[in-house]
Formats: sequence, structure tokens, C-alpha cells
Amino acid sequence: MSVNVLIYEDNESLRNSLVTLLSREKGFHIVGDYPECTNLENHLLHLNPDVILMDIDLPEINGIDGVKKIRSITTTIHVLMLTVFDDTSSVYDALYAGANGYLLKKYISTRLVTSIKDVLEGGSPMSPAIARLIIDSIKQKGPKKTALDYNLTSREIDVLVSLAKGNSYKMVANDLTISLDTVRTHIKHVYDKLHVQSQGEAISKALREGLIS
Amino acid sequence: MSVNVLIYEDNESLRNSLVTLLSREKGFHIVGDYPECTNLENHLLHLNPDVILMDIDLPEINGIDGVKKIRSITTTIHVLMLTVFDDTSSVYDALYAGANGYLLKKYISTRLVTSIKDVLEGGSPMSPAIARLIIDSIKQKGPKKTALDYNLTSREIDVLVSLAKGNSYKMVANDLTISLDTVRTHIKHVYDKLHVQSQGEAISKALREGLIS
DNA sequence: GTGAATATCACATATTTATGGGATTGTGGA
DNA sequence: TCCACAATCCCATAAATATGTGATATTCAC
Repeated sequence: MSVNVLIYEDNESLRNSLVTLLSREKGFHIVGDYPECTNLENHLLHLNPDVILMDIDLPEINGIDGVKKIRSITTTIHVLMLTVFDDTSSVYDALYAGANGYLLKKYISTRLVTSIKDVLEGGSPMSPAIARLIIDSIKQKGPKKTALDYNLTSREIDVLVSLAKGNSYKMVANDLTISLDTVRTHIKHVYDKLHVQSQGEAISKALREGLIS
Repeated sequence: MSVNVLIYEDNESLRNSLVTLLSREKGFHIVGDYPECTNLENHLLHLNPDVILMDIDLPEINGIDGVKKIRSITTTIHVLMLTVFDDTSSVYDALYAGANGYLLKKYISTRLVTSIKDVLEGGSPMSPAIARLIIDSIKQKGPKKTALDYNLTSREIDVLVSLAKGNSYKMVANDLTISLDTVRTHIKHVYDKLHVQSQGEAISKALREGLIS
């Protein structure tokens, strides 16, 4: 049994290359190749693809929206994005839209086949440059500070967490089974340590810096 | 000129395989191979590696801490993690520690050489399964809801943002050059729309759901 | 041009917060 | 042993917040 591949790529010579490349490979069957994905629903219904190769920069409906449409219909078909862009926002948009992998076009000749196999196994193959983008943007958010960075005690964290849930002092007291005044004391200490002077600032600082989540 | 590779891997047979594998490849020069990375500083100083292959599960000092130590000394040396684990926390820890790539051991025979070349080019090669983990954990945070999901108006967002900075109502009023009562009104509406009844809950909900950042 | 939604302001008041004091107990390190 | 610190509680008060009700002007779609 072979893998059904559906191709959307507006660059005709590249599209032909893809077809040639996969035709030579046994185990792959190309069920369709189109320069645009306006007829997506029909294709999905009648061509029965296992994997879709989707160019990101498509006329009419772009690849991102194409993926969204696919995902609104089915989550089982694997989608591998093909792109010349390696900018962060395209990558993120595609990932959120539900793409399974992200291959830079310059790597197509050497990695297309293995990448398709990877997505079929549930992996998310991506060019190293793409992976780098993702990693950088994750790291940018920063290694989460621990409560230790502000010398918050465990009880102080408890109070902060309870507060962030939207509890009033009274509710926090009830939540942690301590008195209202104790809650106040803890919060005072938290404010001192975080150098803030209001609940709003404390909570947003705690959330943004990963002290609580 | 060749690439200097330094290897830390406690499994002796695997370490020998790595050495053999890279020895056969021209352009690579192995400057050292050790079962543990306790002598890291010295090695860095005297062996002059371009790339370090680092097992994650090392005795004495584990690979994560190894990377941290490397990064505290230099950021230019490339580090490729080798692992049998593909759990989320190991991956994240390694990334935050400053690893450049993350290769599952079962792919070593087929992808080690290209992966090393990838890191040298500034990319972050990783096995598809690893990439999948990262993508899933990103997506888990969810596609950010926009303010539209709660029908917040632009002015209401302004107020919310200002509040999250830690501003009091007075300061918000000053910030947006509107009256205190107008601030109150906006906040009332925000609370209604978000279904909350305190500043803390509003801010944490807004931050967690990505309404503001 | 009517109505719905936005943005603005006003007044009133019960609760809640922020902040200042001060106190007791237990724990763990110097 | 003694000191620092964590965790608990108490009192007091000025300031800020939550909530209700009501009003006006603008805009934008129907």
C-alpha cells in the first residue's frame, strides 16, 4: 500500500520537480498537483490524500489559510509546508494553523522524502534554520525565573497563586485556612519583595516573569 | 581546515561508534572523547573544539549542567545533545541551557554528520519527534485569543493594559487623559465581558489568555 | 433616521486594599 | 545558645476599588 500525496505549489517548474522526485520513489502515489488550493474541499473528498505538500505563498488562498481549511475538515491528514520564507511569523502562523512540518525549499531535493516519512510517523520535520527560529523565540521568553529569584517563601507563593485566581483576601484566607490578617501580612511581604504596591502589578509581574503560571 | 569535535558519552560502545563514524568522514577531527564531563573547563581550554557532542544522561555532571557550564564560558562553541529521552522537560531544559541541536540516538547513524554541519551553519537540527514535542507545547499555550473573543473595545483594552502595568485608577485616568469615572466605567464593562469581579482576576485572565501581553 | 455600540463624564456607597504598627511560635543554621 | 526567618495572628486607618444608576455626544450600520 502506498502513500497518497497531494501537491499545491504555484511555481510550475518546482511543482513538476516535486512530481518527478516522488514518482521515482516507490511507495508514493501522487493523487493530484495544483497551482492553487481553491478547490480544497473537493480534493480532500475525492483524492483521498495521506499527505499534502503545501506551498506557503499561494495565489488566491495562501498556504496558511489552506491549512486552516484542511484542519477545519480533518485532523488526520498530514500537512508539510514548503517555503522560501524563514521569518518567524510565517512559521508561527503555519504551526498554529495546524501544519505538521516545515521544509525550506532549498532542502527539498535532499530531504523531501525523509520528511514525508517523518510526518507519517507523527514527527514534525523541519529545516534546522526553521527550528532555530522557533527555539530562539522560545528562549526569548526567557528561562523562567523561579520564586527564588525574589526570595518568595512557599506560603507567599500560595497566597499569590490564590490571589491570581481572582480570590479576594477573604477567599484566600478561606482557601489556605489562615486568618485574613495573615493573608495581609503575606501580601505585604510579597509586595516588598517584588517592589510593587498593588495587586494588579504583583499579579502581572508574577505571571510575566513566570513566578506563577 | 577541519572541524574539531569533542565527545562526551558514557556508553562506551556508543562512544566508540561515534568516533569511528566521524573518523571515516573527512573534514572532522576528534579532539577528545570522554565518558564524563567533569573536566570541562580544561578540555575547552586545551582541546579547542568547534562542536561538542553531549550525552544528556551523563554520570557525575549531567549533560544539561554540562551545557550550562559551557555556556558560562563561551557562546561560540556549538553543542549538539544526544539522547534517548524524548520527554518535554529534558528538551526544554537543554534548550534553555543553550544547546544548539537535539538528536535522538536512534538517528545518529543516519543524521549525525548532517546535523553537525547544520549546527555549524547556525541551524538547530533536531529529530522530528523532538520538534513535535516543542511544537505541541507551543500550541498547547493556544492560539492567542484576540480581544475580539470577549468583545472588548479598544478603549477597554487600553485601560486593561494600563492597569496591568500596575497603575491605579487615578494613574490610568492620567495615562489616558480621561476622568476617573470614565476609567471606572470602562473597567466595569471589562469585568462584565470577562465575567470577573476583581482586578486580580481580570489581569490574570487577560494575561493568560493573551488578550494583553 | 433610528437604534446599537462606543466613549465620555457624574454621583453615591459598601467593601476591599494598602500600609503602618506590634506580637507569638517553631525551625534551622552559626 | 542565639539569631534570623518563616508563618501565624491582631489592630487601626486612609485610600482605592467594585457596583449601581444615570446622562450625553458620536459613529456606524440597517
